[in-house]
Order: sequence, then structure tokens, then C-alpha cells
Amino acid sequence: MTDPMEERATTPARLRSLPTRLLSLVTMHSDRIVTEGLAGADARKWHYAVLATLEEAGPASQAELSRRTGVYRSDLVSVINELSARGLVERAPDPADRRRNVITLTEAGRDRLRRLDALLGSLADEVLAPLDAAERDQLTALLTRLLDHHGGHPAPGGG
Amino acid sequence: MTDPMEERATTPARLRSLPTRLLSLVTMHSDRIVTEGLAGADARKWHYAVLATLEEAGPASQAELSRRTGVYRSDLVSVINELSARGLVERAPDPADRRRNVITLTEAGRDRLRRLDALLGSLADEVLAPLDAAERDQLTALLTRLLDHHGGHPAPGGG
DNA sequence: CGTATATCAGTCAGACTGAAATAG
DNA sequence: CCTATTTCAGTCGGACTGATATAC
Repeated sequence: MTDPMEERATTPARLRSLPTRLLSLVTMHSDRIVTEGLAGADARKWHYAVLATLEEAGPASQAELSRRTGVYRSDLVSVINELSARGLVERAPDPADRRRNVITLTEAGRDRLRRLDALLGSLADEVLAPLDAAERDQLTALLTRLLDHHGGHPAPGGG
Repeated sequence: MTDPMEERATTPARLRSLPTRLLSLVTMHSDRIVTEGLAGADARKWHYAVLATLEEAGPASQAELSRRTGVYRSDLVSVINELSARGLVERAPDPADRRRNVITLTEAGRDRLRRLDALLGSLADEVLAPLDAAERDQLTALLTRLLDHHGGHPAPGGG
């Protein structure tokens, strides 16, 4: 059919220039790099999202964390389980509203967040390697406008 | 915890500016728009990829299509099943190499491809709505460089 | 009453793996 | 013998839904 020597057959031009496909493919690479990099540090994306949110906005209920991070309430349960098992957050009942748990960042959690900040920075470097600083800003700006237009992360299920 | 009136709590700056996260989130919106749009036309992303590849590069074996589109050989089976059930492609044994099936685009497949081209164009418009033409080109160029750097679509499993 | 919270039990599509049967 | 092709069966994490118990 084609030269058996070439390892990766060429993809049609139509597919190569489709922006929605480009987004999917680039994100697949990016997600893989980030997921594997975090796994090497015994962490996951949601861990970082929760820790960063707690540091920037202070203690919060799980529902609040869900709204801020985009993680589904149902999935947040296990994330908080994992984080508290590692001593990175504390989960305590809210005396003011006994339906709620108050999630608080511990000192160990703050330390871990520093490490993950650095790690994610270098992983982003790996993903964006071929772009210079100005181009990275350009990309970030364009993506931010798209995201704002489409309403940020999907509002996790009101279940 | 915060004003109960606001529906979507604000996401921390660190998360909002993380390029890898931006990619994930934008792609989630983009994929949803594309998947739902195609579903409304009784099609899926792989359908389009296969049809476009067949038109641009001519008849090919399934392994060849897998290499060109990035669809896994195992998943290609059902895609070809669906396409041939709709009369959009024909699957016939290759007399020159009886391991192979030769997949050929039918006239109906060519027509369908035209429709999907138009549909995907308008779906891409929807995804990129806030960007003008120059910005879309910028985004496409940046993503293309990232994709080339990371080696295109992952080479589907060598089984 | 209606609504929000935390939790659990699942579904579902998509990426990916392993292995069998057949053919080169 | 080793490799390539098609196919099937199945895994695995991630997004997402539904139901329940509890509290407001």
C-alpha cells in the first residue's frame, strides 16, 4: 500500500489542520506528561487542584472545593480521602453547619504544594518545549479566551 | 463559606493560568461540541478521520488506516463495521495479501464526507467563536508545533 | 416542605493491552 | 521461526449520573 519502511504513515492534510483535532491530540500528550509526572511524585491532578485552592482561598467545604476546582462532588470524596491519608489536609465536621466537612490545609500539605508547583512548572516546560516565552503567553491568552467563552470548567453535577 | 448567591466560585489564579490545565479544559469543551455535533449527524470522530484519509490517500488496509489516523487497530474494526453498514465504505479481501482487507470509499461515502466537512467546519467555528481569523491561525500554528514536537498522534499499539 | 451536603454505587465512552487465528 | 494483519475480549482511569441519609 505504501513504503513499508516508513514507520508512521502521513496523516491527511484535512485532519492535520483541524483545530479541534489538534486540541485533542496536543492535550492527549500534555495530559499524559502531567499524569505520569505527578504519578512519579505520588500525586494526581486533582490533588494539586485541591491543595492550590485551599492555599489561595482558605479552608472550605467539599462542595465549595468542587465548585472551585471542577472536580465532581462524588470524586472529591476519594481525593480528600487520599490527601488526608497522607496528612496533607484535615477533614473535620463544620460546627456551624453539620452537613459540611471543613477541609483544611496542613503544614505538610503546604510543603507538598511547593513541590508540586515546581514539578508542574517543569512538566509544563516539557509540554511547551518548542515555544518561546512570548509564544507561550500567546497560547495561554488564546486558550483563556476560549475557556472563558465556553464557561470555564463544567459546573459539577448538581445531583 | 462564600456568598451563596454566586453560582460558580472563582478558581484560583494558579489553576487558571496553568497551560496544561487550560488545554485540558478547552479540549473538554471542544470534544463535547464536536462529539455531540457529529452524533446529531449519526457520525463519530473516527468516522470522519477514516473517510477523509480514504479520500486523500486512496484505498488502504485497516492497518494502514490505523497508522494514518491514529485509531487503534482493535477499535478500527468496529468503525469499519459501522461505516460499511451505512454503505460509506467497502471492505474486501486483498487478493495480493490475503491477511489484508482493502477498504474503499464509496460514492455515498464521498457524499457523506462533504457533509461532515461542512459540519466540522461549523463546529470548529463554534469552538473558536471568540477568536478572529488571524488568532485562529495563530492558535493552529502553535498547536501544530506542539504536536509535531511530541510526535503526532501516538502510534497505535503494535499488538 | 424544598434544597444542599457528603457519600456510595454505578454507567459509559475512549484509550489501551493481550492473545488468537491466519497469512506472509 | 518470526513478523504483520484482523479480530475479540477485556482492563483501566476519568467524566458523569442517581440514590440515599442527613441537616438546613
